[in-house]
Amino acid sequence: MTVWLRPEPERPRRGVPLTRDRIVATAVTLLDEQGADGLTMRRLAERLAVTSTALYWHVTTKDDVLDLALDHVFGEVSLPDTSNDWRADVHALTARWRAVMLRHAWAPGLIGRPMLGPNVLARTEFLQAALVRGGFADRALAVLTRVVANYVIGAAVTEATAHRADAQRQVAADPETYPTLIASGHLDVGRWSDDDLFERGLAAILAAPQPGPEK
Amino acid sequence: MTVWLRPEPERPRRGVPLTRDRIVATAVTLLDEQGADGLTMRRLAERLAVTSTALYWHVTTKDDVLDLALDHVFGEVSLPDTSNDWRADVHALTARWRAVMLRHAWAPGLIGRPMLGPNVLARTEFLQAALVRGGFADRALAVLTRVVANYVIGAAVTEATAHRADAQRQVAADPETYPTLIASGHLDVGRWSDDDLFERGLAAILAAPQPGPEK
DNA sequence: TCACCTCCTTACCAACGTTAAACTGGTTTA
DNA sequence: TAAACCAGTTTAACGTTGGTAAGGAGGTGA
Repeated sequence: MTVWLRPEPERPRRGVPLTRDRIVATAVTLLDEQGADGLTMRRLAERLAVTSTALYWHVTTKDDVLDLALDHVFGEVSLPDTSNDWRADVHALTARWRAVMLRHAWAPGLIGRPMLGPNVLARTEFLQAALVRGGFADRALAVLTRVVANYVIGAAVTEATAHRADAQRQVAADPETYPTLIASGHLDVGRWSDDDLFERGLAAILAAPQPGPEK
Repeated sequence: MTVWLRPEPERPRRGVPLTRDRIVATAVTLLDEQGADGLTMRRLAERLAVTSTALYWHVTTKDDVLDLALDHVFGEVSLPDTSNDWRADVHALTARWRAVMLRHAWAPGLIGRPMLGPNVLARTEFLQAALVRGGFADRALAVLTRVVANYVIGAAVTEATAHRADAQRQVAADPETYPTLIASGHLDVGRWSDDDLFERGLAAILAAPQPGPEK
């Protein structure tokens, strides 16, 4: 059973209450400061002025903490007001989503673990609702939901790893194997703006299919 | 400096040679069998009939092993013969890419770490070359390369985590919060085929923009 | 024969996630 | 008012992990 289905224990009685919320919030700041490897149960406990074993009353495993932390930051993705322009809504949501993942650089690395937290689900709900407003239904809806979600996730992962000087050096060391990559400047740092590429890519995705209400 | 730029030590002289290749290959089978948590330096060494510390002669860190293993499986993605139909080429490549990631279920979870191995780069080169054949250049090329790559990566991650009974239970437990997700069956297991959704999504992506040679 | 280099082992360490059991103090019951 | 109880925390410890340091073992070149 996932964390999400297990009830949190009741409030405590004395001192500063150690709650699942405080644990998760502290975990997030620790992750922000030190990255994924920097989060250990002991360090987390230390920050909370508590023994590491105390954490296990509120959480059954370190993986729980990671799952909760990941979903927690997705809560930072504020849901846009829904407008008449479904494309604008999708754009606003995905742009914020991506921004959050880039702000918490450890998050893309944690994707790949089951993302079923309520915050993630709520954002997926919003996305799909916007597409429904755009006239998509049934299989076309399923397809586009996946395309958009995959694009955002992929973008976060890609951008977090792509711009490493190593990659460029490696490609440059062997120009005959990678003629296109070199010519296109695909790995160059300043050549294209990540923001710009993301925007245009999303626009292309949303422009393409238009089964629309006329379907 | 990444693994990729560090030279591998020379061949050994007696017994079955312990090489970086053997280490990586064994690591992959171990990962296939036991998942990401199942790979430890000791278990890996045991399989190779060697002390765990011996591994550190050929590899400087466990992360090295993971990076090498990840790139190794991407080597399984055979590069299609290039045809006259650039779309078919992109399709063939991405389909194989996705298939490999699904075959090695641990791989999507490892994405998020720097993917700069030669195998990954070679496949990216192929992808972008196909797009160039399709008439894309400059920024349009950069955009579409990202869109396609992000889509594949996102698909692998999504599909590896999406179909969990937990998610469905959670959504079903709270139908008023997720009306669209429920109506669309987005989390239902058998509702849509992953293969089918992937194909259609890719087709939509490749159909949409056509700056083509006429640009 | 001797020094040298490559590759592997023995011995060890600090840190980690996690468990078991004991304790602490407020709340409920008799 | 005392006894029983229980939520929440600590102390202690375990087994495992990634990694280092030092020391062979054996082949190669002088």
